[in-house]
Amino acid sequence: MSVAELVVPASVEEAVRLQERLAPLVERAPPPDFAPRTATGLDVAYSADAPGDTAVVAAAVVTVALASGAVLASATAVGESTFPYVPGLFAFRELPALLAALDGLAEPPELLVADGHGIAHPRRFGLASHLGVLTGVPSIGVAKTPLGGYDQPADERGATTPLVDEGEQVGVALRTRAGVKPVFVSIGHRVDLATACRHVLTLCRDYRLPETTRLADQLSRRTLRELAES
DNA sequence: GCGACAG
DNA sequence: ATCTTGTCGC
Repeated sequence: MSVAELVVPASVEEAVRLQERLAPLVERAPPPDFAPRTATGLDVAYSADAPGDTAVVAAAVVTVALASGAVLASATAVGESTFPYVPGLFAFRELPALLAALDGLAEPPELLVADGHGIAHPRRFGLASHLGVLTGVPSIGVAKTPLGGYDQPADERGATTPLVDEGEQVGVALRTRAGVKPVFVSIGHRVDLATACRHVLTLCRDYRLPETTRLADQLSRRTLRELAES
């Protein structure tokens, strides 16, 4: 049985129920003595027929040292994405390929940085949280677009503004580069928001997005391209 | 009731 | 997500 069959629901209704069932498992605080030395970014590239329902996808995961930014390891996985894209259920399109790619990592990840939301999600269970709960690895959600509205944070790097949903703060809009659109950070699993922001800022050296997601993005695209050429 | 809506 | 190179500007 493939990873996909274990993770992808048969319907939208089932997917929602699965999220509601798993959401309570999210831990919003780090484990004792949590001090990751590495961060692992994850991303998925879609073949040209995306964003329909089924598409060939290439997932990539890249681990970097938090102190130096050096690339320590990477892995990829090619697969199919069959679940339709529905805001709020986005994770089901990328989860199987991402989990397969994580399996190929020689060293176990210490902190996952997903390109999407964690608990900044209608059911508090976005891609980052889903990845964290399934793997048990602390995770952070870093999205390029919020699911709801937000107030613009101050222009300096490090400035934040709360992301609120149903009266609850679920994350922050974080300015990683002065004068550039912020990114949207939320707890995935086993981290707190302050720690998450700290690591995200560390990973954003010269660009708006974390180096981990930039590297994973490049690797996933290259993998898909080389697949087409062969 | 009418939009908004991660990638 | 994807279609897409060079180019204007700090």
